[in-house]
Amino acid sequence: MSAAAETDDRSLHQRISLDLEAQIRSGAWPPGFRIPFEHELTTQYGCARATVNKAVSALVAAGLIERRRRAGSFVARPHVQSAVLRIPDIQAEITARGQAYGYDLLSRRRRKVHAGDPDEAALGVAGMVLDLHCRHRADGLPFAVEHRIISLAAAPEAAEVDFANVPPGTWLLQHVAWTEAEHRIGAVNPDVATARLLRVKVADACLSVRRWTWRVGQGITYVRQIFPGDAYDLVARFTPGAG
Amino acid sequence: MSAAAETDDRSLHQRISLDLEAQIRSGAWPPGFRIPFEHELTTQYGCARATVNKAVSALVAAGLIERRRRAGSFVARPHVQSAVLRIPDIQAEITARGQAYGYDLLSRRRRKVHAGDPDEAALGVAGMVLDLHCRHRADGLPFAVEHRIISLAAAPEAAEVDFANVPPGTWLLQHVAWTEAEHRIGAVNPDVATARLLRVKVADACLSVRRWTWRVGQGITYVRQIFPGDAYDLVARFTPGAG
DNA sequence: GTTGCGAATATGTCTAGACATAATATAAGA
DNA sequence: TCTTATATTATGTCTAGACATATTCGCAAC
Repeated sequence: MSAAAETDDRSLHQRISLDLEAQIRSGAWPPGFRIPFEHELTTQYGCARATVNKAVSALVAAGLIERRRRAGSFVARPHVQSAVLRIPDIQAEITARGQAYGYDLLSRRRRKVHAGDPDEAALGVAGMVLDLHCRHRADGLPFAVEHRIISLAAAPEAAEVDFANVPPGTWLLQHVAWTEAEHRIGAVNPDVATARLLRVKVADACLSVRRWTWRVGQGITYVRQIFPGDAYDLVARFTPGAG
Repeated sequence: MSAAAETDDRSLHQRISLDLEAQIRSGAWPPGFRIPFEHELTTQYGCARATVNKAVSALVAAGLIERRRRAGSFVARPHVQSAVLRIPDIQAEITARGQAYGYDLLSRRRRKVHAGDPDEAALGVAGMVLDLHCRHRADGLPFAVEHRIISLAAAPEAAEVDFANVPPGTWLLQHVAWTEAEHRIGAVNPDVATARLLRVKVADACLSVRRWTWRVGQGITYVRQIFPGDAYDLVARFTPGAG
């Protein structure tokens, strides 16, 4: 049954896992189908049940299989689409494209958080913040305009950094660990100042990426980045998974 | 050391896993820190190595720990941000908001795939497709304009459906299983016809979501959806993970 | 100082059991 | 017939080993 070759550099539980996954992905085992019992796979592959169990557990973690005691293991029906969306550091992203990265700090000041701004309030920070405004360039051309606040309670070392040469996102990634983040992605028209900085017209669509970052519930930073619409696409690759 | 209570409804490997994760998430064990050897955890928890191994493996799968033979297991440094992005069916999304869902089919015809269009070519389909153009409404107001092609080789039943009342995305989700998909998200200015359908101006930024869907390498459908920029935000919740 | 080899060691994988637990099917009783 | 106990069964978890394998350390030779 298992078409895999005997001599494979993969471990046995990986091969079993791949065999089962192939049956599911090919559609041979449709959603709701009861896959062979573990003791059947045990005799089929001539191994211990722990090995089969590990193979099936990997597919359970991937959301492809659901297990019910006494009843057996079943192919899960994919109900929620979920994707892994990569949003890397802008400096790394531009460099990875083979372009020259450039950076301009436009302003830097300390201030209190604007409690009236719902975006800032969502971070849940009350005290002093570092307010940064900067621009990223790729091969000299404007790539993104960034507006950021950093909580000085969460990252006091940031007060000592002038951010004249190192972008705050890159610095934060290297100096402050985070545990949760949220993105909101939308389309906006730039205001006049932003349009001038990006060298686009106010009528040109831009991509807006807002990100809130926390460490165990404590707000670290809120950032809003505006990209020219024709310069940036977010890419997300999907497979059916669990909800 | 382990502050967890003795009587817990969790299994031992889960408790070990949670204990280790707490150390990492709290920052007590920073990135690069070598966590205790498996045989040390074995004596600490008074269990077999397989149990400890299972606990650590779960954190490796979650991207929190990296293991190196002979050297030990180390807290991983979160280098790539990865997020789970939910993009549900538009009809379900609108209904979930408590709004009335409306749908207009604007055109439906059979044609050959436009090989010159790189977006259509990326689907990897050569033969006949169903070409659909439609609009989604929320409480009567335009919510999105959708342009879609469906491969008739991959979904021949679609030829029998008139899509006058059921949106193609909803129908496809219920009738055709998929194994891979890719999204590209960007900001665009709508063309004149799209602007009229969305009741926005050509100068108003819109969110563009393009999605390609395959089943085991065979192209099923390509869809492009345009949302008014002020009506829609994609939301993604993050935790640090693997690259 | 540098390179190469062998020993030490932590993880990777696996076995052949064991008992626990949840869900189901079956049989007995009201 | 309906309800309730009981036996069955598949998965969940765990043990006490075993051997494989990759990596690192230390020592020796160059």
